[in-house]
Amino acid sequence: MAEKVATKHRGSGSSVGGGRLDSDSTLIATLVAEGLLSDPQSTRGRLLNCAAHLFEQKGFARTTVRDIGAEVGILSGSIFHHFSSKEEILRCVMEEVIHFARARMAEAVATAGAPREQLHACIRCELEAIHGRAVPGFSILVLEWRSLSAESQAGVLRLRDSYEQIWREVFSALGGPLDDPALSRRLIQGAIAHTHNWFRPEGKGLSLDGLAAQILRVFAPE
Amino acid sequence: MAEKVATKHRGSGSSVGGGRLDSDSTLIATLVAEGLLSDPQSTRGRLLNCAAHLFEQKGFARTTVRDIGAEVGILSGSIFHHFSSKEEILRCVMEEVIHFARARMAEAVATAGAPREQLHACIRCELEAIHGRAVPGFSILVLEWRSLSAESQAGVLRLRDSYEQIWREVFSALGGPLDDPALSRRLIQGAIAHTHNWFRPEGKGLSLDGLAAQILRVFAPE
Amino acid sequence: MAEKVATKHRGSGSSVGGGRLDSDSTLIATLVAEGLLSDPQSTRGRLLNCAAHLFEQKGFARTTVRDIGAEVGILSGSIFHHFSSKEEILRCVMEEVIHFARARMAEAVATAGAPREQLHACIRCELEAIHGRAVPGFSILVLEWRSLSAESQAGVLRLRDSYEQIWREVFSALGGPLDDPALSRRLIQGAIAHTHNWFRPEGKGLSLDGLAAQILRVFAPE
Amino acid sequence: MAEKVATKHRGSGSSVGGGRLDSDSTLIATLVAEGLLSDPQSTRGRLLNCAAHLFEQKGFARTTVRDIGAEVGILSGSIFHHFSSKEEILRCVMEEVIHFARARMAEAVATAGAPREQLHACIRCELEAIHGRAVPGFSILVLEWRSLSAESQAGVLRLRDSYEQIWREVFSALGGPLDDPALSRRLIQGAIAHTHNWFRPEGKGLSLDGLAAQILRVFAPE
DNA sequence: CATGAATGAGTATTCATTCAT
DNA sequence: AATGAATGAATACTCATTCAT
Repeated sequence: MAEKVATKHRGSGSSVGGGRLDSDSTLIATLVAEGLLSDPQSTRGRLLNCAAHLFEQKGFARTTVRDIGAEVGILSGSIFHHFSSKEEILRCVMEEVIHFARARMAEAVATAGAPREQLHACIRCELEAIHGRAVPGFSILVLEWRSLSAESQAGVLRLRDSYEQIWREVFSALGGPLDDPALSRRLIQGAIAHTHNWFRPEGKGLSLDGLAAQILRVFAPE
Repeated sequence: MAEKVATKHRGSGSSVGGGRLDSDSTLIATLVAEGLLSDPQSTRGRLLNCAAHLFEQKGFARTTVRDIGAEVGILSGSIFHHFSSKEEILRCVMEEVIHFARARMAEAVATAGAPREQLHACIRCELEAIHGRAVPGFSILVLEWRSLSAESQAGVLRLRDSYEQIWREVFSALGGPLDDPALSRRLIQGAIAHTHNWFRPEGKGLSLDGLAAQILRVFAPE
Repeated sequence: MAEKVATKHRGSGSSVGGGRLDSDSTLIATLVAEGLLSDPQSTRGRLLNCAAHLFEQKGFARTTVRDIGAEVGILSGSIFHHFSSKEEILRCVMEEVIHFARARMAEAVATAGAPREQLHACIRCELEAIHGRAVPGFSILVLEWRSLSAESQAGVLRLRDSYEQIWREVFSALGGPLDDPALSRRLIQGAIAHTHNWFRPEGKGLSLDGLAAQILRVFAPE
Repeated sequence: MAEKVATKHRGSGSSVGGGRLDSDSTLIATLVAEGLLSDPQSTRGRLLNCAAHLFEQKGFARTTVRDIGAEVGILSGSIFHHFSSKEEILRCVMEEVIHFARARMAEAVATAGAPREQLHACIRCELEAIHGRAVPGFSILVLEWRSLSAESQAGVLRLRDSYEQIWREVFSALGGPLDDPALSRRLIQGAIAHTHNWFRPEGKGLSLDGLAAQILRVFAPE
């Protein structure tokens, strides 16, 4: 059965996501200009965009290159004009996700005041990222880590550390219930990442901001 | 290259794990008697045992039924005399893991004193489970949740709730920094689950007990 | 389009060939018993048989595993029950071809008298092999050498040397127009191999025996 | 991973070869003028040049048009402005190789004296051709014959016969151990072609001229 | 004449599952 | 209950060829 093309998405979004906040548009433009993000209009950008979406929804192993091609509107063979393997797609998605999330959080921390406000900003940023608001594909970093080859893991890890560094500095300045900033970060990272499994921001109950406030209470009691 | 059998494990352990604490032996015997755990000596038990091990190491998608058969010492075709599909193996592993983890934690809570001590016991129990000490395969519950079909998820979820109920009751009795016991549980669950990714109990640094104490300080400040 | 099976050959021949001389039957049986040849009735034997035929006709690169499966009457996927890769098939074909050709030539040399008669026997043996009379697949050794991976080449080369050794010994005993038996062998090897491209034994002109006599005149003038 | 251009060869050689003897330069110029060879400076000439090189090294099937383009310094798509298919490249390579080899051998025979000297010249010519000294790509004529379509084979065969004709005439004049000049040619052709598989002219042992002398001794005993 | 992105038919290989013995 | 050979559908990836720019 021959492969058929039926364009679904002719995306006009970022390469790392769909419906995003207006305030992020300029940030994306800057990162594209710096070469850290692919132009979301380009085939490559749309490919990463759609792949991120599918990996998040169905997981890397259960997403086929045909799925990705179909979502973008090209045949699966054409994908290999842009990436040499399926795994390279995953690696690039992760890299762009980190670049964007890092830039976004750095900005938020810079405009915050006291350390506790900075922590609040970080929590809000990461929650927004995890829940697809601002940095679609962010959860892939956690969920699909093991789908990456050892070499790719090493490269992405280095990049990811520049993101983690921001968190650790905030915890260092703040103090908090624990002495070790790195340990604090790891615990809060797990707590926030896990919200992906149970928290639904659309719901009538707790809002994303409300959740951020609660997490802040645990990791930075007044 | 025909499939060959070369017995590796002729397990004498629980169906959910290998080297375990002596104090758990009687618990396992009880659960086997109640029909909640498979006899670890039986083929079925050994199958679940090995599958749990492999799913934890390589992930569900990357583990083949041939791998499982080879580990147990039977051919892949024979597995389907015991389970109707690979997914059923995963479901059964998860069910037995929950039964065992629940019984183990219930026991620990029962022998603990004040609520804060009960929380401490829960934290220690789950950390031991996650790090393969006591309940091998426990991390599969988190890591491979999405590999389960929707129907299986529903069934396992019901079971898992009996486990979660214990946690929620402890948090209810304790109070803690947050008003909502369910929210507290979810945050601590994420924090503990994530230790799987970074904490190495063999290391010279923080011990598993030390880690439990630190987590207790965050979620139950004195 | 799903792959369909349509049995063509349910072979009753050797794993290395179809219509063969009666005098070879017992030789084949011996080699099968020694484990040097696959049972031509078994799936593995028929697989090698058909593969040899196709590789000879269309070349290794242009023969697909589907072609081979179709010829044997199984689906392409089933082939990998018997061989781990297409290249392994080629390697095994070559190995069995060498075992058979060597045994055949050793027998012929043993029953020949003077060195010149021995050379005559060798020439006739190799011509029969090349022209598909006795050792189907023999030409693959020359034609598809480069399709073998470096490691496989090394292994097959060692085997092939036991075949070449017979030739060299015959030339050593004979003398001939050149001093170097190895050089003589190489020149005659090329001359004989090349007959594959132009000589048609069915033709009315020169017979295979006639050709052998002529080659003998060149490399062993009276 | 889009296709990138990185000029490797901006050839200044013949379309059929790189480092060649000075005495061949004028011959090439003549053939280019006659339209029998492509201008080695032109894109077409460089294409044939590089293709010959790659086909010889890796084989026709394992050489991709991208490989060829990359070697020349253009993208694979551009190749089809010069040739209508990959196979046409092979056919043209073969044709130019024959034209050149024929002219070269004709010259050598013309300057030789007695028939035995003429045969010596032929042998040396063909050995030089086979071993990439003088007519790069010559071995393709033998090795990749089956990669040519039936129609192309017919055309090239006609051309090749004008080359073979020279050999046959020499054998006719000489006599030799066999009565049939065509048979003599076929045997010597195989012997020479096969040297491609084992003879290394760089080696310390037998030189190319030494090898020619030995072959002469076999096919034209004094 | 060259580019570069895309096509589409094909490739070897994988693997859960079936079933006669 | 186990074997072992087979299925069949799916998988990632390849590559000659086309064509609008």
